[in-house]
Amino acid sequence: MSNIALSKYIEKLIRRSELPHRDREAILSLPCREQDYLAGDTIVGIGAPTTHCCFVESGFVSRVKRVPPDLNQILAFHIPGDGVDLQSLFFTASDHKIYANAPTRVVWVPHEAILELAAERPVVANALWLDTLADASIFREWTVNVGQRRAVDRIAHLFLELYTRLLAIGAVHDESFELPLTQTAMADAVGLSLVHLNKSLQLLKKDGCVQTKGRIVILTDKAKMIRHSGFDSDYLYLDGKRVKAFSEDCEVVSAVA
Amino acid sequence: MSNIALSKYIEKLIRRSELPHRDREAILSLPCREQDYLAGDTIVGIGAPTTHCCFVESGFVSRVKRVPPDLNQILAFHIPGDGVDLQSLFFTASDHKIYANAPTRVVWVPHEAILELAAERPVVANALWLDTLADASIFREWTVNVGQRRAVDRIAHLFLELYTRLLAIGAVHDESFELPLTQTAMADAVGLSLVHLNKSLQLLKKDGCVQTKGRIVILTDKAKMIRHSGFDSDYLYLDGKRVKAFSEDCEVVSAVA
DNA sequence: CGGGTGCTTGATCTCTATCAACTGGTGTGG
DNA sequence: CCACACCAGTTGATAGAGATCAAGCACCCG
Repeated sequence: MSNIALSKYIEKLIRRSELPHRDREAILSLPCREQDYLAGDTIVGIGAPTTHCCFVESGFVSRVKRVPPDLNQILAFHIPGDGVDLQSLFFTASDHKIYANAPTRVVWVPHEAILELAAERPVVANALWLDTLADASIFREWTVNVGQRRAVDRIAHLFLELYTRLLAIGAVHDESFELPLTQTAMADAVGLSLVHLNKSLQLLKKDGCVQTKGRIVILTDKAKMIRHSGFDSDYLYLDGKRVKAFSEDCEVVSAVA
Repeated sequence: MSNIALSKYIEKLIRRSELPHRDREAILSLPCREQDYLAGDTIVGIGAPTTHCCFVESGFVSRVKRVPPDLNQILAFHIPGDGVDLQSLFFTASDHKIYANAPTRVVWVPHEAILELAAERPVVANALWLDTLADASIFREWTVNVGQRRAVDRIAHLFLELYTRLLAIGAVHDESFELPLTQTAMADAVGLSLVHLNKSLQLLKKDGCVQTKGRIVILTDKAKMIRHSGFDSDYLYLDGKRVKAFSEDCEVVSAVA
């Protein structure tokens, strides 16, 4: 089967909330089509009609909004197992660009297929909806990051977020992970200029918090980074700790209906 | 009937997408309970269990995240007709505070009732989901605002957003609207210090863009504000222009199922 | 009347942006 | 194989935006 991406997505969902076997099967049997991208490739352009949404199988993806004349704000990063365009499930066109930061494989699923599935299976609908709400929670924390924290802490917070999310999908080894981002991209993510990001990142290194080897990032003093940046992983909703159980209720309801 | 808030919420939904009569009725017959707040009152505290979500009937509401030691980032404003806590529909506790900026009346609806309704009526589920996605779109634009724009433009952008949203609910008269915010709150919304917000706001006034009379804001040169801040109301998804029609599909599906 | 809150102002300092130049690696074409 | 361009990263100097500090004013309310 070609739906590794959807399997990974299901794994993400069930880390957070129960998902009965037949609902998983239903997701896995969604019609889909694989596609590969190279670093720098645009996956969804601004204004492009949004008829499909994609799930990341491997690689690294950014969503970025352009501000004339020449500013870019990265809104989110997506790693394997993430659903990328559920955010525009009900919109006709994308208002921001989605592109690959590294060689990336995604799987495309038509919106109608997802909506039909959601209409048939309230449990799936809730799981997907919940996933978009978790994404929204991350957007909010990014607003806080960019709006309130100083440069070094912004970077630390971003690294801790990526560390935590990559840890959940098994992509962290010995406190180190691959981060296929140029410093320009990092700067756009945390709302800093390239030069200032570079210098602040060096401060983080001098402070013993971070090491880099090529595109590998090693968090050598997570505790300090957490302390200074005020990072608290709750907003990521990676597990079920702060998530309501809904599958039972929905089973009952859909059985009644 | 006491569900003026829900009527206003339905009006908001149908500005964006079709909602058959019986679905409207179903929303209107949700169990609910009114509550009034004074300016400054906390509506939902940090860590409070989220069992209900509320809809604003009148007044003005903020959601704010605190950053130790003493920083606050306002994440969103809510005006009459908005649903406030759909964002935590599936979460057990609130990770940020929600409070009233002015005397405010809301209507509380239990989460289970909403989830049951959504499970029974895919059209309603979609409309609510869409509403949370529209909110998420606003979160993203706020990230851009605090991350990329300069002080004066941030304020202009915020004013234009509120102008546009208030216009949609008929709360704008002669380019003026009531904005029951202290300058401290405005500063927390756009990621500026109080002092700098004050001075930047005065620049906006001197530039002929804005006038204030007490808590009334008058946009005297919207065109200039739009030009400088790059405001484009599309991200608000106030009408159906960029929203997919989904009610027919869902009708069919739910009839089949 | 006193005290609180919200707004305003000026001086100063810090952080971040901008400008400009240089390095090192990579890839390409002659 | 070298010359060249190009990109990512780095560095230093300078400028500007925004934060902080401190004080004072206006208003409302008990």
